[in-house]
Amino acid sequence: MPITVKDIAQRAGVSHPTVSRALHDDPRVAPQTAAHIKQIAAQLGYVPSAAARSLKTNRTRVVGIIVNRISDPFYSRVLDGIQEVLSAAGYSLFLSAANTEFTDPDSSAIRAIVEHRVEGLMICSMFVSAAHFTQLAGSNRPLVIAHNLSPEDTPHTIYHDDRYGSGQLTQHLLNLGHTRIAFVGNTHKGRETRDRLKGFRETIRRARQHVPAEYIAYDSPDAPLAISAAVRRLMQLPTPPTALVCYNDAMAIGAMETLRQLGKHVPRECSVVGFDNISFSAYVHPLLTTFDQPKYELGRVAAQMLLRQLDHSRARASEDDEPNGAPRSSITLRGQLLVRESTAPPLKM
Amino acid sequence: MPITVKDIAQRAGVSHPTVSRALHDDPRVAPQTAAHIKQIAAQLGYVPSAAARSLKTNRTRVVGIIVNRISDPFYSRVLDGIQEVLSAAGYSLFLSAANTEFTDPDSSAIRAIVEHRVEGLMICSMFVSAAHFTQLAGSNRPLVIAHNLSPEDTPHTIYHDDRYGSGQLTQHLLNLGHTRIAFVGNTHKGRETRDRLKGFRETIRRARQHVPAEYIAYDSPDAPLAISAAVRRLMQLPTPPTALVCYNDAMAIGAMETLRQLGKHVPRECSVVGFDNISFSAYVHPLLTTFDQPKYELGRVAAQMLLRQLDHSRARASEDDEPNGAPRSSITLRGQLLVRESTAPPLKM
DNA sequence: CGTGGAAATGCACACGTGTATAATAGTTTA
DNA sequence: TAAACTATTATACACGTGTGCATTTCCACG
Repeated sequence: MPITVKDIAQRAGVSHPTVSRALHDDPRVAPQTAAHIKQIAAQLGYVPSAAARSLKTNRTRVVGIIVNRISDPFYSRVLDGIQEVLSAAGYSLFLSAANTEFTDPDSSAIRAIVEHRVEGLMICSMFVSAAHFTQLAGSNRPLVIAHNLSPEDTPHTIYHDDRYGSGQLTQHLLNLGHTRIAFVGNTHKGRETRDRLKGFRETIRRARQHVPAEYIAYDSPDAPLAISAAVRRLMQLPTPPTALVCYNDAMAIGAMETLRQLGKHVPRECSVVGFDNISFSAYVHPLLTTFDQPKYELGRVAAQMLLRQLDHSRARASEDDEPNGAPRSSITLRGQLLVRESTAPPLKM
Repeated sequence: MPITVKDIAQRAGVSHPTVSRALHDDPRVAPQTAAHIKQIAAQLGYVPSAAARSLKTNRTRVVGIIVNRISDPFYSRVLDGIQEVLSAAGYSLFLSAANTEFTDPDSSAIRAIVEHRVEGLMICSMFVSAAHFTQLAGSNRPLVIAHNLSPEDTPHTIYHDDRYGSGQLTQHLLNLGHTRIAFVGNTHKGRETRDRLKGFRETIRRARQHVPAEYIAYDSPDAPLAISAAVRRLMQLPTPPTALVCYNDAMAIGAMETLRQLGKHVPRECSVVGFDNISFSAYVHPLLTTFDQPKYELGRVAAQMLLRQLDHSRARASEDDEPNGAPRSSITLRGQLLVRESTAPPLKM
């Protein structure tokens, strides 16, 4: 059993409230008494019980994190940023990964989070359903969603500007002289897929070019390494594209592998661009041209947004009038184009 | 303020202990009363307070995880395995990443973990110093260390068999006909570096070959992408090696990049092998021959080891005689050789 | 010398839950 | 019919911490 304030009180010959006050540097305890108590506490290796404290003070200083899969190459980097900001602000992280459990309507992972009375919630997952939102919303805690592609309009969300990024990538290909550019989207429809396609379409249109319907293909993002059926189909068209705009890096890498199997050289015979700049996009061969998402920065901004909400909700609790809740914020971050080796001018025919 | 048992009791016209018992399916409450109480609880959206419960029961069902960096390509996969097993067993994860904080002798990250009275601890970091061990050992909780390269002999540790793996890789190169094989270690000395070097040396010796001293080089693993000075030096030797055994995949990737800059073709002019099989070793060009560490499995086994300790320590607490603590276990996992594209027979001279 | 006040500390209670014990009602048995 | 039991629920207290309030001690001032 760990040491408690009572143990210290007994050893110091005082009452436990005095110990509690001394350890909180309350000016009402005599300096020498405080020193004595602190010395005994250190000597006994006293560490206060977070449970007892939070029960009394109604503060846990814990933030719940819901993540899909810890090793996800995108989110794990976002988590780095979140962790950095939150622990600097004195918050601890209560992590619930929920690979399969999320199919469960009453997820035990989420239940555990609510039981622990986290002060805020951070959702880093693309697949949080409406049912989970209601389960979480009941607790009415500050909530920030990082990079979620839910179609619902949720109050506090960090996006990155997919439309802009997709536009930049497409423009890059146009600048190289490509006129037959195809889009390989993912089959999970959502805000992201939609916006990336939109950015692609807009940019092509602005260049007074046309996108044939068969140049818009979809593929499952779950098996990025497998042969991409969509790319196969695209390359078998009478006039195959000379460049591919892929939904993300994982799919772009799958596309490059498929092209290699088809005997097509990248970028000479076909340019490929990805999206996200996941860490190993800098290791593939050829190095992938992509759009860098500021993942770490995204995590940091999301965490800061949560901190602001936490401050706000505490201020509101003390003032006890309710000035319309925290402002509905929604931040969109912009990354930048990274031109590497997987893009080149099209072959002259 | 969340709903409490008292709120439910009031609504149901009973006392709070009855509510508590009803929700725990205590047979002593009348079935209809229990049903009524449960209905009200569900209706009010009652979620018990983990703090209050653990204060009373002295159980938190939380495991503390100390990790270096969440996005680490090796550990994040280990974490997947840990998470899987622990949450299936009903434990939640309290995460403390500690990138920079670990230099702090009294790390606030560790302090938070101890305050929260986690039932067990899982250390997934290579850089946990002796000072931290004492800070943690004071709490005297079950502790499992996954893949730590501390030189100290710690009780519950999961290793992978580095000596074996390194031997397999070296033997593979010998089988291809290489006779000039160099080792590129990392400058952070520790069990891992030592064992991998040992496996390398043993295998060469068993083949009745000799390793010249200048074929053992060291490099910092912190900048794996930068030009590897060690590889540069090795290739400038009068008789440069025809194969490199690198400490891990990250360094192997750096080595390949360096060789490319030197105009040496991999694997024709120089074979390269890594260690770990981090996920993007399957994306680099050429695909890296490496030794697969069962990372996910390692996480699972580590978590299972912790669960066994937890059971054991609870049993001991109830029996109140102390049969010498949990058995000092230490498991070593064996991975397997993955032959891919970065190795080939040496050029005939 | 008595009184007012500041300084220092102890006492009592609260947070939300769980459990041992007491109390009540209802039922059976001698 | 009274006693002994069972079934059901209420009362009391504990976990470890923090805080309002009462209490004690001591010094200064009139």
